[in-house]
Amino acid sequence: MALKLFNTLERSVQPFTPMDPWQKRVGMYCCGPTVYDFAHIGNWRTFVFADLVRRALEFSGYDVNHVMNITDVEDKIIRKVRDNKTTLRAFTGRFEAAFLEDLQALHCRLPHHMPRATDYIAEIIDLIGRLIHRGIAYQAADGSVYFSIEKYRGCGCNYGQLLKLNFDGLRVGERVSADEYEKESVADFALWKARVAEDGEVFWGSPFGEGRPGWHIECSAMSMKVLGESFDLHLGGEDLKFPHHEDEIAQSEGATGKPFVRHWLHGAHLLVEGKKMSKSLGNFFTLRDLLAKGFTGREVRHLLLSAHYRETFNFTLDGLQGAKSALARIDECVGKLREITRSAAAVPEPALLEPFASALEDDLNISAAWAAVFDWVRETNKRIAENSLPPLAAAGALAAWERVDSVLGIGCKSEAPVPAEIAALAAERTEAKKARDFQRADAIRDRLKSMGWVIEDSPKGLKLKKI
RNA sequence: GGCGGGGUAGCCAAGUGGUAAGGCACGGCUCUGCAAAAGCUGCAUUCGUCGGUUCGAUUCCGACCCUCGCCUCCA
Repeated sequence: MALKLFNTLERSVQPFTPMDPWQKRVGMYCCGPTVYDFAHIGNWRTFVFADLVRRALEFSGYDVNHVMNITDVEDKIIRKVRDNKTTLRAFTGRFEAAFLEDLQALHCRLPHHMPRATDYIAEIIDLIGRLIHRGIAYQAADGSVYFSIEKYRGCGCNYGQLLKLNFDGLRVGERVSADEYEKESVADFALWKARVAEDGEVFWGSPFGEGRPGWHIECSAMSMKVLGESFDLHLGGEDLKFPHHEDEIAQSEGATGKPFVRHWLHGAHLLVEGKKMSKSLGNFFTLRDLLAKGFTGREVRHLLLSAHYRETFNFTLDGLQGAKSALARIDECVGKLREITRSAAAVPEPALLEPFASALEDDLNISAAWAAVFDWVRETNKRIAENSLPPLAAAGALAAWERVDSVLGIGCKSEAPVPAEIAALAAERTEAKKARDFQRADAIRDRLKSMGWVIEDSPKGLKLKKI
């Protein structure tokens, strides 16, 4: 069975086939963060989704070239740079570093390329020049350069590929201040914004005068520079369909005359505690907020990966607690397998691998994939309890798990080393138990618990676990 | 107003024209001196409401109710 993915262009699930004649290399671009603040849990859903797509492609045997841009010049950034009396690079560098830290905390594989908009100004200018040359872009009286939807359509190009739009119904003036722009038509969008005093030091020289790129052009310029004028996959949050992605298509196809992207994927948003995330509701979380509550990146990752990417997902703290418990079950099972065998060098057990792979190939049916994992955990636990799992079978089970985890990216629980003080207390309890002084043994157990360590007795001896 | 998602157990969440995966929580049991965030096990006559098609509908069709998102800041 081959990988099938929803394609926003077709509005249906389609077999995924790369452009590469060898059917091996895949070019994939995901709209990355705008670095004006710490990324929130909603942003992370999209980036973890992108990581899942990339890992699923790799699982299917593709050689993925994964590109994620960093938007480091944009209205909000410029305003904050001005307010904080700092420089663009100093300001964005801080949030870019935080983003990378968080990305790794969530076990996301680092994209192969992470181009910054400000490092591609030349490519952006060149692309705008091509659009002007083809008569699709024009410079307005204010010096800004705009993309003309009308001219673009006049070339036989299709604007509105990702969703149905009714331009007559657009309510002009409600969300676009009409006096802000000197565009010929409301739907036109800025490619190059002419320098204004408020921009401070944030501007670049260009054939169209000093200024800075518009919001959409950077993604066209960077994706085509790194992946070519046509490439396989483009991802982003569902809100980016319009205008951002629609405009990317227009800019790119308008300039090259070639199809831009074959396959578009959009991740749905999430709610937090059933409501749209907002600072005033107190349900606005960054990853850092959740780590500060004692959760780990892998727990957050598990929760973000618990629902299908095209469904709105309700992120809750209770759910996160549940993710913690669910993960502990997997850890326990995998840990026991490792006690039986140190080796995963065996034929992966099909009982886990096959249902997992079919679920994944079916437009990333992650819920069914997790079901395959938990079914396997239960069966494996039974066999371990019955002592009917020889080392070779355990190695096959581990091999299957490692293959599956190459997609889920849950990894192993990091085993905290047991501090000497804790080990000493545990030994003291064992002595007390031997002496049948259960009162003292239980007191030590309670004390350990209050110190964050739980004792797990088993026929084979005692285990210490960090809570 | 235009366009598009959803409503499945206490919570989260898959799925199918043929009788409801999985996780969390909860109950029972096993292990245990007692326990455990350890293991097993139980847990929806029912899928928003009302009609229709069908031998059969949660699944298809229609109407309605509720809810969420996008419509030039947005993951």
